[in-house]
Amino acid sequence: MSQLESLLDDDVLGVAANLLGCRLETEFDGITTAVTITETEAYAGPDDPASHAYRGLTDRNRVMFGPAGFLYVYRSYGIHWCMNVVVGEPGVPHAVLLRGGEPVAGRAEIIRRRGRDTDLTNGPGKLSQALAVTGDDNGTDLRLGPVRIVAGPGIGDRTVERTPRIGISKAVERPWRFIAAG
DNA sequence: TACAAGATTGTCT
DNA sequence: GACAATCTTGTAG
Repeated sequence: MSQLESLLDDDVLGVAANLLGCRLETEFDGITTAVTITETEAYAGPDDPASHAYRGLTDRNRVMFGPAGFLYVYRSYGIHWCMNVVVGEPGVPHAVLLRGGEPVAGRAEIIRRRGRDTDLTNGPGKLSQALAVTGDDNGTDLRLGPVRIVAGPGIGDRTVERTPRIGISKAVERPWRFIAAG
């Protein structure tokens, strides 16, 4: 089993916690950018009214119904792109939303893409823009790239906080948001 | 066929 | 702190 498959071999809440501290990297036009994941949210498909997959399969969320280890990208408010890691067996549309990270490679390129040098990757839409991820990358195999997730370097001694989820209107009471403190 | 709502962000006051 | 930008889905007629 690969490193990534080991990380994904858990329930959706466990995977959301496992992904903290992992390296998320993209390579486009020979330029590599990468962040350490520090913030995730779990979405449990059919059991979760806040999930896009709650009402069943559509053209948009098709990837979530596939096998784990693929990238699900969706458009938010018609403007931004948000990245999810597909979790669970084929037909079980669980996913982990990647909300934030810390730049660890290609910082200059990230600043160029974002057009600013503050608040680079502290939100799902910002994270996608910083790594140049768009709907074209929907369905990417995260083991092969150009969007990849690899284990480590981890979050060191930082503690993991669980808080209610943000920016949604349903099932907001579920503490399924995971943050590496600091 | 039409319309309201949404897992957001940037800008202006 | 409030609001605009912009598009896909779901639901109603």
